[in-house]
Amino acid sequence: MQGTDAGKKAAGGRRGKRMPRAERERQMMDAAVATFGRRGYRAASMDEIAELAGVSKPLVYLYLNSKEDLFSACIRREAAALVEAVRGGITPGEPADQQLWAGLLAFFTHTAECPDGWSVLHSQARTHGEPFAREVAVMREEIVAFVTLLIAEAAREAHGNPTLPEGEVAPLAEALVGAAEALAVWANATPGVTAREAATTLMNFSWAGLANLMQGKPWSPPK
Amino acid sequence: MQGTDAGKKAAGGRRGKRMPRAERERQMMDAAVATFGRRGYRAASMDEIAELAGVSKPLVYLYLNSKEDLFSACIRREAAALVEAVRGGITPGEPADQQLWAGLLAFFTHTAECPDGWSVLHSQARTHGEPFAREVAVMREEIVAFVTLLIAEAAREAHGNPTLPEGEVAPLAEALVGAAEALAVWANATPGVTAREAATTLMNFSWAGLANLMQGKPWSPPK
Amino acid sequence: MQGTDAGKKAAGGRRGKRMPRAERERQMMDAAVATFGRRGYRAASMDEIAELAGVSKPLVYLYLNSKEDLFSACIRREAAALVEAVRGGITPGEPADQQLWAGLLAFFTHTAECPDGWSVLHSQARTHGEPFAREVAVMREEIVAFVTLLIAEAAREAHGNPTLPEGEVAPLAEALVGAAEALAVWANATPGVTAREAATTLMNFSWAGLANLMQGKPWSPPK
Amino acid sequence: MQGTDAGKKAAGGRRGKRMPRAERERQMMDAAVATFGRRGYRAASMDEIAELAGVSKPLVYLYLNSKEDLFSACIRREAAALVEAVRGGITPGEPADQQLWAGLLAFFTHTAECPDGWSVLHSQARTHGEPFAREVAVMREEIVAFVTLLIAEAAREAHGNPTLPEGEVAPLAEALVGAAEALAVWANATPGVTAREAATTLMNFSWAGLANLMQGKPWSPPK
DNA sequence: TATGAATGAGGATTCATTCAT
DNA sequence: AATGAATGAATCCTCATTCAT
Repeated sequence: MQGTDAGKKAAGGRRGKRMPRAERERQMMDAAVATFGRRGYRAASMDEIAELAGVSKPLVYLYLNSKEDLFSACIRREAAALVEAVRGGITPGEPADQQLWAGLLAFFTHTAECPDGWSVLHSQARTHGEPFAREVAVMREEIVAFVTLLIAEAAREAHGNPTLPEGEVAPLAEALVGAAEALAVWANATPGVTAREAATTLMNFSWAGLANLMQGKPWSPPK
Repeated sequence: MQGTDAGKKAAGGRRGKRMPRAERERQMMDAAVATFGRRGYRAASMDEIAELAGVSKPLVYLYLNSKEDLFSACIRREAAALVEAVRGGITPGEPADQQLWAGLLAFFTHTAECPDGWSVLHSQARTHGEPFAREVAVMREEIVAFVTLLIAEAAREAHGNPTLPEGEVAPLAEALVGAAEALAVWANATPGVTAREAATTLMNFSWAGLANLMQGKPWSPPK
Repeated sequence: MQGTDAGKKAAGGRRGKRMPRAERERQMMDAAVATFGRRGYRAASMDEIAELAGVSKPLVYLYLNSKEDLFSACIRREAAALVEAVRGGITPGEPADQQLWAGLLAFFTHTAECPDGWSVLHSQARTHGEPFAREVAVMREEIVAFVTLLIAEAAREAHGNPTLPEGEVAPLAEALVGAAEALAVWANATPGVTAREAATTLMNFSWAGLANLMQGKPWSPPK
Repeated sequence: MQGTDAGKKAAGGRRGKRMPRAERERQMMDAAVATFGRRGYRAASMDEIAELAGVSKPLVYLYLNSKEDLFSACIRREAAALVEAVRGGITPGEPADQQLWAGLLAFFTHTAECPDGWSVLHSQARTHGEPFAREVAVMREEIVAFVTLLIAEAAREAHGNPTLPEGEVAPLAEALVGAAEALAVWANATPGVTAREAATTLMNFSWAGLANLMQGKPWSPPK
């Protein structure tokens, strides 16, 4: 993700050119994310990845060790990039709805910029069993926990209600995150939908609720 | 020889027992849904499916033709079953929120009862490219369209608002359906969560909105 | 061959209709000859043959025993039919060149009428190893021997030369028969070539020779 | 073909020995020609070919791509070798009968040296349907066209006959080529028959004709 | 650092053939 | 006399992975 999705040919160098390990590794991971994201874990072949990266297969194995390790590495890199993007969009201390808005905007912006990375995390990693599913689950739980906090905080801001029972709030956070994920997929598949629109829709939906919307009081983005 | 326990796994019959084609075909589809749902399309092997069905591989090919056809058949069967379940839960003339509630309850009930079928539809079919993704997409669009109608209808019921612009409602329906899908996965993965609880959470979230919840006015299921 | 090559569907009866063994067996052989002739021994499947014959596979096995036996039976039937056709065209006792002409005409007529049977004998049986190649070889040797006799007889007729050395005549007969076989294939593949034309060409070539042809003395068919 | 047909074990190297791609590819093609020639396209298994070549199956696929491609490659290589051998035997400016004699001698010599290659071209490729039959057909038509020219040229040499009608000469060329093919098969199957004898027989048969032979004027090879 | 050469293992698919009725 | 149900045994092909240089 770091950098855009690799295009048809390795960005950095012609095949055979020597270069520092870190850079080569990044090229390979770029190729791997693109391939895994488009084809899926099983359908992606190490041959295709190596070719897209512009290196020979043995080099991929030398650096990344195995297909499984390579996929795990992709998941971790993309998860970190996503969390980083969202975290970077938020200003701690602001009102909860501002933070949620900012986080969603950053989220939709990032998933639109890195569709292959998002596919790896959301579609591929979660459907390929145990070593991998757990890796995304960890990241996802982090995010759900953060959203849970935001909702609780919002309730406190609204009328000092000290704590909504955690058992009621967590499922709401699940629903919100799930809706965000679905909208990210939908936005990537629907030409012309911007990150801002997706975020607005979701804020409307989750913050104001349908009922409020119907009463002519839609939530609207700040500024 | 009826006493021998030949079968390793087969649910419906011991290996080798003759039976009419329709029944055998159902057994095979059951095995296929279970296998595809757990392992994914690529990782599932026809060997495993045949063994689980309690038949030899050639019979699977004789009846279902190819792995691709078999997967498609699974998708279609499970999609039809899901739509049927939801449709059966709804009473057409009722108020929109009643219909949504009933539909969600039926949805979460069905996905809880058929986790493998749900996995096939939600996780596997959508991540394995063109022949398959389109098949679920069709069903999903139907559902999104139906939810879109419900939301518009609700708005009309609420205060005669003639029509919310379609371009605003459709994304909300996307979000709602996406949230439902995520909650179905979450409910299946979280022991102790009932379909009723999941449906209530989602009604709360979508119908009343978080804001209302914070003001102490949670939506609550009928009866 | 007896009867024309079977068309798309079994000529004699609808599937399932009971009928005497001999007739069923003929239907099956017709289907087998058509299938073997078009697809080749290995590529022809018992399934296809049974379907074309309008019967179930077990019945084919009941009557014809195995694929190998079925193919052998086809070879024998078609070989007999071909020899019969040629023999029937010849009037023993006539001058050798008349006999050769009549035999060739019968041969080209038959191969044009039964292209599948001819394919079985010429193309398929000879390329599929020992049980089969020998069966055609026997028939072919018969024919070569007959042609050898004709040539020797012609020489005697021409100038009383009692016997050309057998070692010189046999290869000539081989060449003549080989040329006839090639012309049969060529005639079947070239629209508009009649059996009569093929036979004339070959008589010209073998009887008169190219040299004579060049001297303006082509051999011409009787009457 | 290059070199003699491989015997029981790979001619060039022991299994496992590393070697440049071109050489390995040649070994594989040798093995493939031998196997296809003896067993036929369908009956030959990639396993057998790989084993005979002394390599693993994946390597065959890596280099030659598929069974179909491998067979096509064999056909092309053997066709080129055969044409090359015949062309190499002929001296362009010579009288037509000299050229035919030289060409036939080269042809029978080559088919005797490479029986498997000849089998691939004559027996196997022509009986296995469209991708393959066409490839030999092209080569065969070239040869027939050349022979057609030779016959026409001979007529001109003989008595200035401007041109025999093409429609009469082409079938004669077909017959001549067909006879040559059959004699090649016969010579390979009959111990003790030399290429020279086969060529002499065919020259006798085609050039002088049976009639001349009977009048005690057999054609005889030069020198 | 980097690669051309090579393979063990497994998966989809087909086919001749038999059994029970 | 005839068939629907069923399978053991290949066969083509792919892929992750390693070796020798």
